[in-house]
Amino acid sequence: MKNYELVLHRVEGDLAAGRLRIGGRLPGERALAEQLGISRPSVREAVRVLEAMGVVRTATGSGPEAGAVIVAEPVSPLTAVLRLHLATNHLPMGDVVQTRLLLESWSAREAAGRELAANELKVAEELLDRMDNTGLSPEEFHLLDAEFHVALAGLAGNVLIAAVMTSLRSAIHEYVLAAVPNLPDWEATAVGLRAEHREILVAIRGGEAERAGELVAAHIRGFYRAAQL
Amino acid sequence: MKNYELVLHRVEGDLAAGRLRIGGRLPGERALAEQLGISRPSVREAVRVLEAMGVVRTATGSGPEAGAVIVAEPVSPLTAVLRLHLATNHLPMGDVVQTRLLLESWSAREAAGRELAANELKVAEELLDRMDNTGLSPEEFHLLDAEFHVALAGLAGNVLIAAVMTSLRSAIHEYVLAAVPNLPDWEATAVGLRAEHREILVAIRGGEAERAGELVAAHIRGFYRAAQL
DNA sequence: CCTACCCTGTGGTCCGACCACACAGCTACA
DNA sequence: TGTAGCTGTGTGGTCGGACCACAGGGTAGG
Repeated sequence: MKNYELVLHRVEGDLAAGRLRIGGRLPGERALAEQLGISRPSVREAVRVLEAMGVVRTATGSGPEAGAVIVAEPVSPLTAVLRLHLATNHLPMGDVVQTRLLLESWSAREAAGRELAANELKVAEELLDRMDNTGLSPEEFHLLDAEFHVALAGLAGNVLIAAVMTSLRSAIHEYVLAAVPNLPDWEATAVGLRAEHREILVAIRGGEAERAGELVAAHIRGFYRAAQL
Repeated sequence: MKNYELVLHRVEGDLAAGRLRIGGRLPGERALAEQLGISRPSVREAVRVLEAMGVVRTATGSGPEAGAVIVAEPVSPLTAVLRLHLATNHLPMGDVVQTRLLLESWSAREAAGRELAANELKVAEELLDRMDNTGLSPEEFHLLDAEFHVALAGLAGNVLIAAVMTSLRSAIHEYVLAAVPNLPDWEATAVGLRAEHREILVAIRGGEAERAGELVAAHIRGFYRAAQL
């Protein structure tokens, strides 16, 4: 076993046993090295991996914010993995879109079937209000659009699916933007998207699960067809 | 920007531009350090991250297998991320099970709707044959079970969903095993699971998409209920 | 022609050092 | 006495250099 893996196993064990908790801190790199009988560079490689996995956040200096703080941030690593594997061209964009379709339509159905607090829907509504601004550039619009879709996924109450959705949107963001010029008429498309978003929200609020799911699926499929992706 | 991030961006750019391909190799750590004007330890930290992300595989020695070879292995990083975040207890097991339910029932429906080559189903059938061996321990049985479910997910033809499924199964493997003692009668449960597997495969082969999806969902829900997870 | 050796290049590991940073506590001044 | 500023200390960030183990390929010897 490589030395840096010692650190990974140690940390995973400490997490599982409750010796390390969110907000807690890893021992310093020098201390960890001494405890495990390895060198600081090996410890550093492990901390890098943990950072890439979204388990710790490192910062220099002193005080409670400094050092390697335990966090729970599954979104950034998922995004990074997706981005890198999209770059290798061994992860077809079609599969990503299909996954979006599945996760988002499920989320909409699930959200429609839940009792939602008023403020849960409020976030999504405010995003839609901001998207009504006709002065938005395609990039600004798309960022809000992504936030809206991610918010919908969050309404289903499944943190894993919400995290995957967030990562998917981040990973394909630039691909989608690059396809905007393919649209015959961006402004007309935006008008259509706005209306579809409102319909989706109405269906969710009304508890129409099947309709909400179908609207979301049609919404996504329609955009990708129009953008020829 | 931290120095090791220079390497990550460099590699991602080279992948996207086609300068790096699967099977290709990264420049040596010393060469990379010199090209980017940074030190070897910084390069090593980046290579570690890439390795953790499943983008490269490193090996010592010389020859075509040595060095940092570009691979496309999204499963191991996804598994690692899930494992670590399950360990933090900020990723509820219920959400993982729900995700399994969604992805697997979708895969079954999708697989039933596709034209499957004979050898695609053969792998799954052979797994079922091996599971008929009544001398299997719960652990051996469960490993074959996981392989069978992953094979089903693969039949849908979506590499992303198949990868996520594989990771989910790996990440929850030990949790499921730990729950086996909760079962009132392991042997009886195994008999039931075997029969359900056969039914699922029949439905897929027969193109009964809806039935295949429902059977899978019932199969998973039934097990988790019996194991009180 | 074949075998055994050595050379070379790879990652794996370590040491020791210095830097930048941020907070905490002390000190000197008003 | 209060406060502003300085300094100490511990953190991660980076570096250069060194040595090791490993695996393949070239070469010298049989």
